[in-house]
Amino acid sequence: MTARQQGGQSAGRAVGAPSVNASTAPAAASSAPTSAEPAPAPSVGATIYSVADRAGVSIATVSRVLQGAGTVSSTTTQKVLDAVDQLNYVPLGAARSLAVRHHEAHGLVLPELTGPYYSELLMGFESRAAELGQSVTLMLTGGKADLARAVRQLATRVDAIAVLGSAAMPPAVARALHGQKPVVIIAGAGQEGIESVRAENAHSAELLTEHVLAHGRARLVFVGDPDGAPDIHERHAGFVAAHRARGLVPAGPVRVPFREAAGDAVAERILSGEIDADALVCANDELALAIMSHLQDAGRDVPRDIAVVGWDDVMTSRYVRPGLTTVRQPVHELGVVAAERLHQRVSGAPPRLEAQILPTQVVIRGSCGCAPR
Amino acid sequence: MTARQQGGQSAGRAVGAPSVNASTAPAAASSAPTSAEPAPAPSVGATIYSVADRAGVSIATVSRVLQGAGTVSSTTTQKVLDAVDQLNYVPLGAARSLAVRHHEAHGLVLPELTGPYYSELLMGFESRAAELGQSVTLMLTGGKADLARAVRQLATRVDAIAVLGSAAMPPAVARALHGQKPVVIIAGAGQEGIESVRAENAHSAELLTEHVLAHGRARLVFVGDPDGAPDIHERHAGFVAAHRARGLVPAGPVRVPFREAAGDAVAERILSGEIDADALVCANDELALAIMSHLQDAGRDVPRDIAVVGWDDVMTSRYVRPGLTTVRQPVHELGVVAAERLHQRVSGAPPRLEAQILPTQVVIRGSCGCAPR
DNA sequence: CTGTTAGCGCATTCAA
DNA sequence: TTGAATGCGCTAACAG
Repeated sequence: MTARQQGGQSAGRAVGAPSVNASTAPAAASSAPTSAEPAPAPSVGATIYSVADRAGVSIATVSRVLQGAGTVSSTTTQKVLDAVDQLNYVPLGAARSLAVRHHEAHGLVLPELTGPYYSELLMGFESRAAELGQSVTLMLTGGKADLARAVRQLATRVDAIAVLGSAAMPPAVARALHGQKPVVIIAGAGQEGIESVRAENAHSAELLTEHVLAHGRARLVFVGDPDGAPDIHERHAGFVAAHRARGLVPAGPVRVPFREAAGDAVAERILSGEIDADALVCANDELALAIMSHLQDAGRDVPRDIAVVGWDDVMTSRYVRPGLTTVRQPVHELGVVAAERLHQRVSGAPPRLEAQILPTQVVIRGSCGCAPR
Repeated sequence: MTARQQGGQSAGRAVGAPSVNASTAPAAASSAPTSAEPAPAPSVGATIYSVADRAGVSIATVSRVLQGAGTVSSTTTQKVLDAVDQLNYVPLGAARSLAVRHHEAHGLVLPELTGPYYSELLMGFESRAAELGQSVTLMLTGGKADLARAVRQLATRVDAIAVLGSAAMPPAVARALHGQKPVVIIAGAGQEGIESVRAENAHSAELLTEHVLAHGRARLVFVGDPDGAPDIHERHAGFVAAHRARGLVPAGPVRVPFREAAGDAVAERILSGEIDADALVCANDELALAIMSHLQDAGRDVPRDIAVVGWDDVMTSRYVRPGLTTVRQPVHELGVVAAERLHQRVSGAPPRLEAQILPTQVVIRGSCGCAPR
């Protein structure tokens, strides 16, 4: 008796006769759908053997009709389909993966999911992955004690991994993964040969800054930590470039996290006079909105007293008064491209030498000093 | 030569000598780390055999140290760990899954990811799943042509599935899944014996509505389609109950989607006089915010001319003027509970008979007519 | 404390 | 057009 025959028996058991065990009924596997099988019982744990048994064919045939591979006569096909239906058979992905040597799944590592940025990205990623027949396994780094472990664990179950640049993933981990599985970094600095895709930052930031300067503002301040994320670093670089282009020397950045809470603190420092500015170029909208709101509550007029611009074009930016001038990123597209690249890499394509950079767009509203609408 | 021995050979190959093939060097597997192996090459495709080979132990031992099971001498452990490191070994999850007969993964089905609701939910789900050692495979129904297929595909790779009630998943699919894998429905009507977890709606909606009525408003209108989602249905029921409690008969609901765009349309119908109301009880914040913004643009004063309240307490609701009165849901917790239940079910716990209902909280701001702050 | 061995459920040659 | 046999990489008894 081979292992496979035993498998067949196990199938026979599932069909209807729980009492026959391997040693007493070696023949039960081959044919013998006993008369006790009328129940279309959703027999949990049905395997390809159960189905083959039920349909009176070999597992190879079952596999063929299920994969749509090879050619199977229509009568046989129907028998198999019926059996599948009756047993409510759900193939075991792990077994398939092991056999085909592919997980058919992409991993995505994000820091968290607050705000529209990550959601948008995830939606783009998921939609493209699904089109390519890949499922997506998500991992959030936020709050994970042992990140490295979590990532290794993820690597265990996917064919390739996309990591958001600011996901605070130890470069060491990224490198370890790299070489094992294809890795692409989203919106981050491409580390030694690791492929990356991102949105354009520096140039747009320069345009945005120049726009604010053109409004006659002279004391611009960049709010957000340039070293907090590669994206922000580039935006700050654009901010500096715009000043230089006019022969100006920009003030140093106000290094704060990109969160709402930090915005309140910054607003206080402005109100107290500690920070002197007639325009704020913020690292993202969340920060900009918090600051603007806080300043308005304190009686300041935006943009008359102080202009405020952000980055991301989140939904709220359209609703506040004045509307927030900001920069729209092709976030969804970023996710799509990442999924696409992972798939190509898994399919054997070599990593891209240079980063793929998607264009962004400055969105002018009222907070920069332009007339509303 | 058994299959396993061949496995060993393949391992030997991976170690360093790509030229030796199975037929010419059957001995290469056992010992012979040739002198050509100094490179700590991230040999892709290292298996447990490669590692065992390299460490000079059996695969069982490798498995033991990696799983932390059984007892292994510290010297042996170190040898294995070194080998793992040198070969940059990443276990194949599928193989483990097949052996342990568990995917160690939970599936989550959501309609999409716009707005903070789904993100919050997903974060809660992911964090709890991770704590329980389960990875999460996400599926978005939005834009999927063949939903049933996608869900079956998902079922193939996870141990259990959580589905958002409004995820427009054909009840038939949910039922098919059920019986095969544990299923829990989030924020939806529990179908025939399928477990569900959700937030309280009807009572909070009644309280909220009563609050608005207490402001002296008499012509309240419910905005949103009660049949669009189970949640909304309950909220509308609360809306009606509050009226009945005062002996009033509420106007019929304005049946529109819960999206921004619909809000603009509704606002127009109010401005044109088609809808007559002095207070709007909206199905969610997104809708409420869009309407409020549009009305304000048209010169209406909120709440003096018309009060507006929402549901969800999204970030924007804090920022608009006046602040939006709304209801906060324990969305994160909803995700946590769902992940928790899935795990328990996979571990053998029976489905819960009645739905788990988490409490919500009315958040009063200015849009209902209360004084700001 | 360590090695041997037998499957886990599926895809896939290779024959028939 | 079909079936028999083999192995994917790993875990888990079972021996030693």
